[in-house]
Amino acid sequence: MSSKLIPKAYEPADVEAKWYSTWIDKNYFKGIVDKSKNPYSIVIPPPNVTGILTLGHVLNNTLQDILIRWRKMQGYSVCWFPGTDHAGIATESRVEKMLREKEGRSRREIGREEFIGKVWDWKKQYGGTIIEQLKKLGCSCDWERERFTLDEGLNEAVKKVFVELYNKGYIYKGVRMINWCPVSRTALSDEEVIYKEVNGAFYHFKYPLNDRSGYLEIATTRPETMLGDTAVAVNPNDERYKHLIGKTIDLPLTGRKIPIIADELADPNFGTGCVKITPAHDPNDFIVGKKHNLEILNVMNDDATMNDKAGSEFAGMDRFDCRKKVLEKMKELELLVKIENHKHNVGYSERGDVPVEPRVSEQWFVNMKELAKPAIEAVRSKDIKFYPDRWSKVYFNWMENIQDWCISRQIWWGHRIPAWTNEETGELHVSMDAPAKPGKWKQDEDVLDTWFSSWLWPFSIMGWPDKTPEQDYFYPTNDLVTGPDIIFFWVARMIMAGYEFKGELPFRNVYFTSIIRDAQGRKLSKSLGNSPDPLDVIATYGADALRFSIIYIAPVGMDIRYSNEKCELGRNFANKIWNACRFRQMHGETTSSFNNLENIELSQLNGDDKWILSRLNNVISIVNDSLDKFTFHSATHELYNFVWSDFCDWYIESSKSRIYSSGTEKEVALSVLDYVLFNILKLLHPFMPFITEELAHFMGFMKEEETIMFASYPAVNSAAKISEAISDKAIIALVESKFELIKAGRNMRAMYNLQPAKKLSFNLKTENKEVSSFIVSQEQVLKAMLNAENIEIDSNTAFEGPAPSAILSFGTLYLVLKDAVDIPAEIVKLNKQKKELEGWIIGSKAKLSNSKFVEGAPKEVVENAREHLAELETKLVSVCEMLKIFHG
RNA sequence: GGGCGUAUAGCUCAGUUGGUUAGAGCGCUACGUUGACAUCGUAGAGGUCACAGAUUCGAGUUCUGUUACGCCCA
Repeated sequence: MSSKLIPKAYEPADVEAKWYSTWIDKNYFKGIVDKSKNPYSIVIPPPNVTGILTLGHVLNNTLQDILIRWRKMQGYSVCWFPGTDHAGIATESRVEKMLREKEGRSRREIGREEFIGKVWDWKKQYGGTIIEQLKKLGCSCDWERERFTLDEGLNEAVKKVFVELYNKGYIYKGVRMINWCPVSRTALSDEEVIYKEVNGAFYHFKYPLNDRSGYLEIATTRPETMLGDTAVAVNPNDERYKHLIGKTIDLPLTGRKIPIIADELADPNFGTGCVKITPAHDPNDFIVGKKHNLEILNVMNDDATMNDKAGSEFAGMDRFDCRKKVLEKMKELELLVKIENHKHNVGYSERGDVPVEPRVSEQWFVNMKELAKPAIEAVRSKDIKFYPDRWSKVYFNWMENIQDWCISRQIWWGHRIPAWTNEETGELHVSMDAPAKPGKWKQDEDVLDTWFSSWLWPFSIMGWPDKTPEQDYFYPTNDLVTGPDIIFFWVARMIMAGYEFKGELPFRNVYFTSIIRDAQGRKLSKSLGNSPDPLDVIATYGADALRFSIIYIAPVGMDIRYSNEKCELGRNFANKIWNACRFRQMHGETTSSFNNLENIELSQLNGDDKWILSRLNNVISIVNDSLDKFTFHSATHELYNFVWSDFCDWYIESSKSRIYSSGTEKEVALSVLDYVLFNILKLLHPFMPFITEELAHFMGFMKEEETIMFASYPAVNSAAKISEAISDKAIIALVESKFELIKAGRNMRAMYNLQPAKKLSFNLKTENKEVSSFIVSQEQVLKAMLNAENIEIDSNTAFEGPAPSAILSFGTLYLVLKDAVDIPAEIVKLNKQKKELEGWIIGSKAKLSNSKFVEGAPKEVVENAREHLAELETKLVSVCEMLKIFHG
């Protein structure tokens, strides 16, 4: 143990930096294939390489770190596999933006090869940011295994998977209607479209019939698409329009004639019952168009400006400018009937934050139906468990209606599709390698969706498709911790990939974290400026404080309302532990008992010792159990209460009289203190890694060359001596009686507004002999904790004359205050108590005289009720006696 | 439109298979710097558990309905 005095308050900054570099230097985070131990592994949800640390990452990665550190201390050989995601569209647009700003050039101007070189340069410079930030948080990832989803090895995995799925017929190339982002100018998957409710409008137009017999009225939310209309549909059973089917419309502004067709899509009860059909710009219309062999007339360019087919008047206009112009023109022609306000959902592009444009285009797709089958079964049979379980419903809902996955992207930053076309023959070559056959082969220009590499993460990160010892040992991984927002993007697809390519599940448990919001419940966003920078928080409160606080306030499966001030809870808690150790250090060298109380005889332990050991055992049990069930917040609450209340408020305070004395008594108290403190540090280590390591060394629980990371995690009933000590229920109950008495005494002091410094005298009346002799033995403690000069115990005679009193479960405590007693106030208080007691007694008796209760309820419950009634009656007797005294 | 979730103290939330008088943190009130800690201590006030029914000896907890709010999917 260090001889220098521990500082008065905990200062996290230096401590954190010191220990993290020590852990790295000593390679403590290394995941080792050790067949003599059970493996435990987690793969990190790879953060975007463009990203910086958010509170969401803090929560997510703290939870993983807790699991990793806990399992390591439990004796597993653990490995936390880290890495980042190449985030195709996001990274590409960021680098392109930079290029535009710095050099005034677009990626197309500099060409594919040079552009990709620039993205790699950018990645080298900035890509490590989030990794460094995770280190500040204390994450114990095996950094030597850090991978990137564009690493060569992962590229092999991606290609192999693509080729396999192609050969199986699951991957195909086809012309489909897809979601198009006009900003990034690429296709998106259905999952990348974010629906937002917008206040739009329903525009009612008149479409003239070709035979001049009148008009059809149609309604649309997107007037500009009328330039691509190729039909108008009515319901075949709609009597109003039946006679018009087969006639034609003169489509305004275009000079085109389009047919009136019959299709069920037209709902006679919605709008006017007539629907314009634009097969190139609406998914439903596309289906109708195919069915009726309509022309697919694409009137837009890939950046969502209008093209020549929209007509010379509109060509080159942005789609929304075009909308205004179409409205103007229709109004001029007196074909605009009305504009209704209309709330509806519009799909936005995640990255571009503009409405996606449905677009017919040739893309690569994966048919997911077969892949989904084992993945559904795995969750249904609980081979894979979701926490909270309700997410499995969301999962089933999506998986059972799974759609083909559009995997090609018209960008450059990503895994290029391993497909080549012979430009002369049109032959398609899909393979790991370029075709060896001579000919004019051209590789597909597109790259794959980033998630097409992420879904392989749990095994690609371990070296697949090569065989590696890591895979044999650490795959499948144990737990996955991630946000519910990527359940479809990532979790579901990883499960499918695991079964398809490894023939086995990728992980056994999935814990879905809460979503973090600000104190007002708003989502954290850059534009609102309400996302705190975790590094600022760490600088202010410390990493341990942030970690502990965020877990403490995170409710299970609900949103978290976060504000920086909430980190005070963790900081104060860290300081409390710090000062508990500081107190201990002030009273002498650490004893040899901190590991197992080996030098203490069972008979030397007093009631307080047995009580705290029993509380400790209880908290050990709950914490392990909570971590097993992923109820992290429950573990933190239990630890907080145990340390603050049980240990500091009661055990330490109660032990002070022994600690201030000398000899064996002091030695025993300090031994138990050391033992409990070390257990506290070990229990807390996964949650607060830095301060626990620091204090374990400071206190001498750890030698200089050791680490608390490798200490064994406390387990229930670890030693016979302890279990024997805590089985002494009688003495533990007496200790609790002592605490009850102290609380009652303090309460009376406060009620009578007596200065804390004023010495008081108390008188306890009890007929319980065990309690009275125990209380006698505790005189020193009671005097200290009540600041009393005298405590009399009198089992026979009531206290003479009126006095303030408190009714206890085992007797009555009087405050000896000559002449100072407020008689009317005491009478009011006692009458109130009497009334309450009588009420409870009536209820209690009614319950016990109900034969259905006595016969139906469990024995224990009935027995408790009886004991409870007896206690109430004892108390009532005491209250009545007191009243008698007061009334003289 | 379909699905999921939430409603408990002023605020944020616990409350395990139904079983004593429903808990914590923050905030609030009063008192207090006694030699671990003011990032602290002691004590206190504060709740018809959203509403209406049902089941039960017994409901914050189970069921049905209603209202409000949130999220996901179409």
